[in-house]
Amino acid sequence: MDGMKSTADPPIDEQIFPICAIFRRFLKKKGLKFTRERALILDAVLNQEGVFEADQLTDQLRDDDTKVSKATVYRTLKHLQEAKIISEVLIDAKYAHYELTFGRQPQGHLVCVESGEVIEIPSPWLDALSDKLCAEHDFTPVSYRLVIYGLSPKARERREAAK
Amino acid sequence: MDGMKSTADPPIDEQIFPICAIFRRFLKKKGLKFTRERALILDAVLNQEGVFEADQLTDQLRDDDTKVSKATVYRTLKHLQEAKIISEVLIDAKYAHYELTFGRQPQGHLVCVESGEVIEIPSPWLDALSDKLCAEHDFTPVSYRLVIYGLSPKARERREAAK
DNA sequence: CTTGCTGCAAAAGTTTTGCACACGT
DNA sequence: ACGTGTGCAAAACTTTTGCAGCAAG
Repeated sequence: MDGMKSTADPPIDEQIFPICAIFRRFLKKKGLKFTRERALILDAVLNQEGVFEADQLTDQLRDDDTKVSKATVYRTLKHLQEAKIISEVLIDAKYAHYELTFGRQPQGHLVCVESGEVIEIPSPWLDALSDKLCAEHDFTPVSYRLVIYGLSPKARERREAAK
Repeated sequence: MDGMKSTADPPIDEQIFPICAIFRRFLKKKGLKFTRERALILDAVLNQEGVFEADQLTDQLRDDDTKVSKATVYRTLKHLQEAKIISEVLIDAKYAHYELTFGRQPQGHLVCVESGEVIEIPSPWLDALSDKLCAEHDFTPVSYRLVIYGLSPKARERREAAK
């Protein structure tokens, strides 16, 4: 959580967070710079559990020693997407939602329609399904998103209790 | 396209578009009114092919005799969703996208990452998949959305030609 | 040093809302 | 007549952008 305060300390960071090294390499290749703010944002992203949104990150980075502006968060999220470290998750049409995807397979999400609770569902089937459906239409598969909406056990109890 | 100009002519409309009757019934049950504007919007929605967005409808309803305000389009789309006639499709985080879903199973979508072309993929498997994954987490299935991103044959050719 | 980065505030984009007036039931 | 709908313009909301000063390589 605090292993990335300084930009002048790469070795340890890169051991603990190889993703950090990946990002630095990506930035260098593009002629971009690895700044304090980008390190802070990446750190926050790595500490997110599951799906997150831009506002959440900005909120978490509002302390005096970690303050980062909204604009920079958005700008950095774009780079992280390009670097294939995070991806947009289409769960809600209101805000953009993201998740850490570096080195992971695309996943499905089970979303509770009442509480908004999100469960990740890694499913080996889905790859096969995606490939099959792409093949049927002569598409080259790139990625996929599966979102299943349902009622979580808790929400179901709550709903029944209310009756 | 012009079978619904007047609100005073329900019988024919209801024969041609039973969905129109469904909507009227829904509105009546809620104490809401079936207005010229709502008829025009529903008509436009029924003539949409595949996925559409609010702006598209507003644009198509800009002639003098069919003019409907943006605000009303949004307000009506909400009612159509509640009436289970249309649903939001999560294809892009920028705008809300909708599709006609009345009397249909939820579908998957195959989206070309280059051209934005959308192909609908009705798949009997998906129901089973949804049920299975919900059961694993003790969720009650409500609905699902599957979006597969790929490269369409045309886009692939174009991309290869550019090399 | 050169070039890119940040923060701020303003802009841009879609969607929502308040209000006065019009319309469906 | 009553209560709801409509249009307009303004508001709300997330996301983007222009610009002046700052920092990384």
